[in-house]
Amino acid sequence: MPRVAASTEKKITALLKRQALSVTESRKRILQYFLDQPGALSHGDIEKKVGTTFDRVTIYRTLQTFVDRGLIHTIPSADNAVRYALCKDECGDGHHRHEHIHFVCQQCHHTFCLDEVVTPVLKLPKGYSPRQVEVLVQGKCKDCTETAKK
Amino acid sequence: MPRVAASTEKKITALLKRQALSVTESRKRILQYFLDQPGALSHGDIEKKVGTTFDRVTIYRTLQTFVDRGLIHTIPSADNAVRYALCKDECGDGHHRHEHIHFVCQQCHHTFCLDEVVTPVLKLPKGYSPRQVEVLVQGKCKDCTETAKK
DNA sequence: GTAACTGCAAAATATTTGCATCCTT
DNA sequence: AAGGATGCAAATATTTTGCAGTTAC
Repeated sequence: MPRVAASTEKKITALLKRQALSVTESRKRILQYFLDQPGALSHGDIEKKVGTTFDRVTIYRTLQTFVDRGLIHTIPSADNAVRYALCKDECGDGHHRHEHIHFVCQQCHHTFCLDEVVTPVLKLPKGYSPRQVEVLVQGKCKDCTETAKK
Repeated sequence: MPRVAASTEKKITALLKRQALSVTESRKRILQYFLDQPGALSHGDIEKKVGTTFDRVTIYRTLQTFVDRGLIHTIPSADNAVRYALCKDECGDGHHRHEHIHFVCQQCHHTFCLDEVVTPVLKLPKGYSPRQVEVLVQGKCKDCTETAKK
């Protein structure tokens, strides 16, 4: 059984074509990596995974392209690394809409998008016009909590 | 009239002494800068302001020291720059408690701590244990909204 | 065939470290 | 006087840019 199902392959190709991007090996692999795991990825994560196959510069450019076309988005982080996560379908070409929150595990350092948790509505002081609200929760994730119990 | 009131000078000295830090020119100037403005500052901001007087390395080390001692804290950002803001009194030596949210203006690119806005309580999916919640709002700040009206 | 994408080299930035000297306590 | 802080030089790390060769369409 192939590790990557044919349907996933098609999904990836479709995603790229939708954004009028040529379907290349590096783009497929990097997009695959995002789909294969639930969290967010930093440039470093990706480089570790595919760095022997593709050039570091290609990874930078691929990530930037994906952000520009609305396939992925950056996630604010408390430490100093920019992380990226897959966008939902509503996002496209430049503008993003993400109503979910992000969770960073302080133990395993993975970042998760919690789609179930809706961004709260905040009452801001007079004069401040909110356009986008990002919520970043730090703590212990599901896996690490369960592991600790055993 | 001196630009820096004697009382501020004393306040700065007190802050440093409280953390058992020697009172040096660079520390005073950098702390002064934080007190002089409402927002958050990046290393670059500070270097622009005092870079001719103090070495870039000194600024790095000073900021790190301030973070370690709980005088300032880092603010998560969507772009790629680490930014720092003054801590409240409850913070000390290593651990931080910040119940306020951060606001980044998409027009003037300043970051503000909105102390009046309390971090909302979130209901997370089963298994996730939150320890700290950071809220980052992007939009248009007070000043930029008012300027636009004129 | 052409435009877009990639790899390599190198430039530009950003951050960290070592060490001798100077300053604060 | 002693320990800590600073400045300078240099080592690392990170990100960007230019260009020639390659690939997708």
